[in-house]
Amino acid sequence: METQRTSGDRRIEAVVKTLDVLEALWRAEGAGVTAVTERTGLAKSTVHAHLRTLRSKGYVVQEGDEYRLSLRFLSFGEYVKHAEPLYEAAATPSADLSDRTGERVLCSTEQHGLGTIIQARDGNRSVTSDIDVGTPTYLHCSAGGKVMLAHFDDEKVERIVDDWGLPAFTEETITDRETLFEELESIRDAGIAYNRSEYVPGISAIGAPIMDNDETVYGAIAVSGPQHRLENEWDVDELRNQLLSAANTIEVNLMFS
Amino acid sequence: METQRTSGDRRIEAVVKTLDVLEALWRAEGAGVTAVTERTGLAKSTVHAHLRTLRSKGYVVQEGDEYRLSLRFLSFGEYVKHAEPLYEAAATPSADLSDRTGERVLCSTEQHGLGTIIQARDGNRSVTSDIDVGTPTYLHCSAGGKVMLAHFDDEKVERIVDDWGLPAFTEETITDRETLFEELESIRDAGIAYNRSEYVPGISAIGAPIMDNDETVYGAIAVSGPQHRLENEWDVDELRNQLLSAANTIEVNLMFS
DNA sequence: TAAAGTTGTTCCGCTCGATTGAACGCAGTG
DNA sequence: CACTGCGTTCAATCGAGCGGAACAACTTTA
Repeated sequence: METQRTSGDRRIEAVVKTLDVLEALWRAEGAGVTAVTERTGLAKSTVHAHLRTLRSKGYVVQEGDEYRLSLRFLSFGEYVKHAEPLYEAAATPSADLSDRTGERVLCSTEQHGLGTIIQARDGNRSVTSDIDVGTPTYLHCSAGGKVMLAHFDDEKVERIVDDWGLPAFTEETITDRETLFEELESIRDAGIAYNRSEYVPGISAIGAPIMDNDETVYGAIAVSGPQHRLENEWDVDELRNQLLSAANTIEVNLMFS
Repeated sequence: METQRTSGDRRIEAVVKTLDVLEALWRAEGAGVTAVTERTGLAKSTVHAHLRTLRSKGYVVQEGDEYRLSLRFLSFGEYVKHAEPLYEAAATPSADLSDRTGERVLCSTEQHGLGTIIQARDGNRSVTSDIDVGTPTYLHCSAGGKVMLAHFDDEKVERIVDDWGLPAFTEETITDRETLFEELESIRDAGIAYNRSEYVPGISAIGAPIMDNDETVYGAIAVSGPQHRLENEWDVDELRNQLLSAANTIEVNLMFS
């Protein structure tokens, strides 16, 4: 997960390495020294030194020969969650929408070019997904992500694409800039965005923006479900209205926080 | 938050400093360079270099002149939360208990000598508290903490006290080892632990252990409320039974996970 | 309006420490 | 008993983390 390095980017290598180690532990959901070594490309002794340091500060726990992220990250995680206004503001509207539609509702916001799911609510027939609260997501291949991109200024979109590229996840993923910008244009016109199996095959979604005022976009809310159900069973106008209504409720909530 | 450094503790200074910076940002709930400098005692340029590195890796966001922890920590936090079996296992029993008692229910576990709240449920009349999910807590001054200490072997308790000391928070806090060990003895006999305003004045609690099998303690569940209510209004035997019942339910849940 | 005091940021040299390959101890295994 | 996997330790060296001082962009004060 490399990202935005602008001009004067003299970085502290040891810090970069430690973060890589933490990220490897996270991805692997716990791992031994050699597993981390393979994932990071660092020397085994280096990894060991970092793990030892992280352990001594309580950020990593060792159980037998396996290292895992410690509960220290729980305090950080809960803090950033509650510090994000969208979390409270979107709680009930998201739950209502998933109740009404029976589908999975995801509420996300953008940070340094990636989306992060802030709220995830399951409906009574929603499909399970590996996307959950906290999951970082690419913006170009999700309904919520595209709807946010559509309301950023072009240079910001350019910068994000420069930083993260347009990796393909399915056949449908948009992988070139021109198509993306055309799509963003039509999203601005329509007021909502579609994700047609662009990230996970067979999973589609519809997303609406959450605007701060009428100028800047704060985040997005999206209904996600099996492609056939969203395309065939659903009354698109009805769903669109419910989505926009939920988004609007969140916007109002945001004004009182 | 220094902690367990055992024998060969050659630590990576740069990593220690970065973690201190992150912790300062967390405590301050966002801060500028100089504020972090004051909290950490590092040089301003050093803090700046660390913040720049953390930002470039997406762990910190900069808004104007203020740096904050990024949503990156949300993924870590959600991961460790769900990786902890107690989180799922304690969800409904904790909610039930807070419904029944109307008081705040806290479920915690131990890691590197500190407790961490895994579940926090409010009852219909529970007092607000700065203790919430993710909050690290000293073990010697909380009901849940003491009940865990009571089921650790003595050497582990000694080590924890060595590492963290017995800082006083109120007049009632236990601050010497002898009293602590006597208390732990009586907790083992009684099967439950009391916190009589030992951490926050006027707030008391009753805690029960969550045992893995009949040998090792996995965590603790506690009911917390205003001292006078828990001491006067409540039928202690009744509360004790409800507590132990909830703990037992959690233990059963843990066996199927 | 200018001066004085903030802040965040950059620069650069010094030396201290992060890094790594190799060696070690200790398991399990054929 | 050799062999292979692991986590851990060690020592040497070269690179990079560090902090003082200077700078820039502000706001506050006289």
